[in-house]
Amino acid sequence: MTETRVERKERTRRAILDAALELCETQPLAALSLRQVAKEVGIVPTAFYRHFDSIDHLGLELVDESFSSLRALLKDARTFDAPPATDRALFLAIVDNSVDALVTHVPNAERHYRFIARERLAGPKPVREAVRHQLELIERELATDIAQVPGAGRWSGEDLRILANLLVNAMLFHAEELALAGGRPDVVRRTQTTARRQLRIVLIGALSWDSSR
Amino acid sequence: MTETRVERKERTRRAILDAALELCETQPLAALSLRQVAKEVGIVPTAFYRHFDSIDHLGLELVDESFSSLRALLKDARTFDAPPATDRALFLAIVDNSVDALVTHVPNAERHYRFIARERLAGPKPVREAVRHQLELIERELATDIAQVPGAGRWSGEDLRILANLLVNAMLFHAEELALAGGRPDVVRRTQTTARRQLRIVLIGALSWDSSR
DNA sequence: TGTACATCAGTGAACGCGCGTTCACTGATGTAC
DNA sequence: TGTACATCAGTGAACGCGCGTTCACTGATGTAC
Repeated sequence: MTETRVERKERTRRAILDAALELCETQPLAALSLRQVAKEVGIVPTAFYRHFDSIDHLGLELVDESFSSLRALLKDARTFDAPPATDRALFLAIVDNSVDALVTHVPNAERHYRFIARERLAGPKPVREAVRHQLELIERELATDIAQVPGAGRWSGEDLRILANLLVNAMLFHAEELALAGGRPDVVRRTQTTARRQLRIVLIGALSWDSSR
Repeated sequence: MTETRVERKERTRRAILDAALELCETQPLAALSLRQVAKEVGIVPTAFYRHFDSIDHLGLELVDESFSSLRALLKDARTFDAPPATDRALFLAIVDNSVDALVTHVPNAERHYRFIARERLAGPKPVREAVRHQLELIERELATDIAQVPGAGRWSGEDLRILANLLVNAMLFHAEELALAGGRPDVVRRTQTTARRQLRIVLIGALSWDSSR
């Protein structure tokens, strides 16, 4: 016995998730059929039910999976080797760190980022809602993170939320752009430049911003 | 004769476009069937072919239609009654004008904005490409527009493109947010606030930015 | 104005196909003794 | 270690249904004379 029954089941489950992710590259989840997925995996359609109740449930699993990729990216973006001393240097380091994390992580899970970007608006209702919920959590986390940064005291709670929203949107947009590029080096470089400059512009703007007007 | 044959045909065509737009509120275009649309309109499925070759062609028509809404919004956003004299006042006026245009236009064509946001990533390939193409055109237009503003000389062509990209993305995101809100006054007010502050932050950041570093 | 003919938006039957889901099944893996 | 039984991932037939597309059609509107 080289593989237990549990291991074999897990392997099929994995294959179903991968097949769905792959098929979603050319069509939204809502247009995906259980039979297409089963065919791609190489199992009979009815075997699908041994693993998921429906395509929607499979979709929710893919949301979790995709967000664990995104969270790994964001965790990396806020981890510093040696935090710079001055405020300005710190902000530039935050930008560089974020963009580096973007460029390193996205190619390892391109399909996850494309999945999030696509299903956020096009997914079946439960999937759409799961994605929006996860994005809200991430924005809130980022807002509390920014609040720790020196000089952040000038921003009100609402402004922190607004800034976090702008940053998460921009990051997600660039992740999607990178994922769409599929590793083409010119696009990667251009996206890197665009992302870095946009983040700098936003942070410079935020630095000169004062919530008390 | 109260209605000519041409008029009646045009009315059916309109009804098909409206039905498709309506059905797309709950599912992406790629999951839409010709029979669903025909049923909604109240014609027999085969009559659909008198107006469009396929759902994809219908989709391309909806792209055109949706972008004429977006262009009307943007045209309004850059039209001033009395352009302010000082640079700073001009920038604030640009922000207010843009956000006002957003809040006035979006409710009149909510489904168009939702359509663009959704099909940009989830649409059938030709539809997706048409949306991306239109967005690129709009970014380029905005970039040349910004170049006219006093003090814009400091920005390189690439930086103008990058700034325009950031602004168009943010506008589209907020339009989508407004459209999703479906007119709920608290969400409209919150989106208005968020949009205004984000635009200000970006423009303040851009003002302190210098392409020559 | 009246007639004879042309146009063409919409009809309705028919087709083969892929869909989700049901059900009773098989046979390899796992467990109890 | 060997045997008897339980589990359960995957099978395969069958179902009714909605799909896109074909085709020959109808009958009101439009046009030529």
